[in-house]
Amino acid sequence: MIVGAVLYIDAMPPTTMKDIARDLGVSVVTVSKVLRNHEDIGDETRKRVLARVKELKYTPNLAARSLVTGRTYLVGLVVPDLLHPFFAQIAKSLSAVLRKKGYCLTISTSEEDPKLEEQEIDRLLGRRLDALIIATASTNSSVLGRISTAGPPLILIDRRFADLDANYVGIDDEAVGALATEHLIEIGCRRIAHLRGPDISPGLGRLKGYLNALAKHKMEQRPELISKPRTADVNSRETGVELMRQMLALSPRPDGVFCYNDPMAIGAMHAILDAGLRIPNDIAVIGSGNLHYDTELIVPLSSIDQQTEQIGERAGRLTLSLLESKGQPKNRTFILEPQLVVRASTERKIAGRGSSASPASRRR
Amino acid sequence: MIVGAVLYIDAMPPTTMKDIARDLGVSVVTVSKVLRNHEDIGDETRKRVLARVKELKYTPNLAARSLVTGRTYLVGLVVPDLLHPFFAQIAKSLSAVLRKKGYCLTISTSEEDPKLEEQEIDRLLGRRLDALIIATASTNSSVLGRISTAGPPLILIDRRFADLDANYVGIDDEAVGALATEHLIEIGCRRIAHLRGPDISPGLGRLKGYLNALAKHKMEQRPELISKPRTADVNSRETGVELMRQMLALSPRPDGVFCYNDPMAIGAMHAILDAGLRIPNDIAVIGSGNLHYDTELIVPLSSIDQQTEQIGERAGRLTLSLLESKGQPKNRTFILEPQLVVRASTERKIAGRGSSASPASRRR
DNA sequence: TTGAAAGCGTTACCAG
DNA sequence: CTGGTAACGCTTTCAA
Repeated sequence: MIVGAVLYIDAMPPTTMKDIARDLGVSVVTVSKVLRNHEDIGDETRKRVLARVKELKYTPNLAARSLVTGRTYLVGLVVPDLLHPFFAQIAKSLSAVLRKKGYCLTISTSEEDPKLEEQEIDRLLGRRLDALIIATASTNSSVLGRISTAGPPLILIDRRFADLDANYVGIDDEAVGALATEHLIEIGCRRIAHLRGPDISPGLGRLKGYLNALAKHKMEQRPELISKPRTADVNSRETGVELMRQMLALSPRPDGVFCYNDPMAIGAMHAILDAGLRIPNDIAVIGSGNLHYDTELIVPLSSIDQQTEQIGERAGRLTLSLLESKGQPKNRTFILEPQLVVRASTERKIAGRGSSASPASRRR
Repeated sequence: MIVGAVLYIDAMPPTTMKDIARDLGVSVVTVSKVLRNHEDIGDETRKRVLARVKELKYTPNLAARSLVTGRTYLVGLVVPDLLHPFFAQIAKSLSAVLRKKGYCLTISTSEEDPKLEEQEIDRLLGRRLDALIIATASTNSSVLGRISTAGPPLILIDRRFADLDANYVGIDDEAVGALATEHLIEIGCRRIAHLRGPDISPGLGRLKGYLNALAKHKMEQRPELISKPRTADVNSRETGVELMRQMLALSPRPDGVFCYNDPMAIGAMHAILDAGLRIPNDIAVIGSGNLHYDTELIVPLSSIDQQTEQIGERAGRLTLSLLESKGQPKNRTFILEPQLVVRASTERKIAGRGSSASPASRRR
């Protein structure tokens, strides 16, 4: 008997508006209006409908609704790598903002592969998303350009293209490079190396910031202290080890290094320590990203905070405003300011670890 | 003129099967069948349809399809925290498996809050997902029990309930506790502490494994060496610091500690180092999770690998088989075997860091 | 304030 | 092999 009952429940088709309408002797239209808070419904009717809705735990079939409204209440997010705390944090805060307004977030990863990214985008567009948010792995704007003219609202994060006018939320990458480099200059570094990122906007911006800072302080810029650009932002740690080894072979060697991101900086630190040198006394190291485990490393790592949480939030709010607004609004850009976080890897005055934490280094 | 063209494109309603059918002088049904690889379609017709589909970059409207098939090709994933590498990794590998079969993954976080989790589940169910995968934050099976009888296929990961018969993929938590504890015993620890996790299946299982290992080696189990259970799996690092401090106040103090997860172990290491003790010579530390940055810590951390990637993959394949199968298949359970990864925090024979890496410690 | 009718784009079911 | 017809569950429009 119990089995019978369970099977029955299971086979039962979900409640529809028709059921509710029939039960209450009103029309489907009336039910529909109540559910969308239409004005012109009698108080009495409204109450009865809502009561029945609650009783049956009714929720409207979104597929049916989408079909007629053309909106899916689904937002897509494409990131290069969900395992990277930077993108995981963005996904998290984005999802929190969107869900408050009833949107779901569907997340795809491109694995830093432009081909895979294009496939994913096409898959998502096939679902008729209401908006697409993307930290692109592409090296040119062609795919995204196509979407931005013929697709749903497009919001770029973290990476963008000079030749593509689109919604964008990201950090001021030149400021990242400048902040990091000036900090190294201030603690007394005279030969500052830069382990470059790939040839995408954050990599280029940070490089530019680095060069600007050197220029501003009238320091010579030496080509041999700048690593070759990478093809994509993968295996940063291993790349950091390798590139740093090359730098250590120089003579004279650098006394400070600014790395494109924290994983690279971690790799660089390994190379330095393995060479028997001290951080920061022989070589000071600074990264970018301010990952949550920077405090826990062999040498706690100075870094540039990228306001990750805020990027997600901003992008979320921008998306909502795009979805709420009628017509085609102008594209908007939000550039957030980075912040220097000093830890042991650039604290030259104070020796030892842990107890030397300055107020700034307490930030996560 | 250009503006006009752009607006035109933008206002253009997306292609439908009707358009293609009209263009080719065939019926909508024929087009539909071609797109779903139906047998009974002439070769010639099929070619023409496919050609036109490609020309127009047509993709079927999934909302319409869902409406009639009752399937959404959407799978939901609810995890306590996307920032935790364990869950991020699962999301990543899960998404990779599902997308190959055309499913999208929508991800929500519960922030370890059962109330929020229930809300999220209801939101997702409202979307008529094809399946729901969840690492639950609930402390009892009531909410999930409701779904498993009346909702879409339910797949539990990482955490489960003794009184709920459901699909489950996870690690053998007793083995985790036993492996870690026996390793500590083998390197000579005689007073082994355990920093407990919360009262959910992984926490309880690991505790049991710890107790079993002590019993097996005829070692006395001392209540004061086992921390109180936590309410939820949050702020593990801070908790680790605090609990370890309490353990250090004991006399005699422990000479080894098995921590519920790696963040807790990191906290514990801080407490130990701050007390002026050495790891592993005074106190050996082992965690669980084998996070990707365990190798980079102040003291590289021994840990138990939880086969995270495989959990995601298995859960993905299980989900697919549930979706593909007709009728209501029996619930299945997959228990994966954990693996010990030895690093400096338990390497007593060898002093120094880095170069002492054993083969095992090279794993990420 | 309410509701009847007409779709939305697709697939299922048969009949030809 | 092909296609007409009837859904699927909802919203929109417009008339009552």
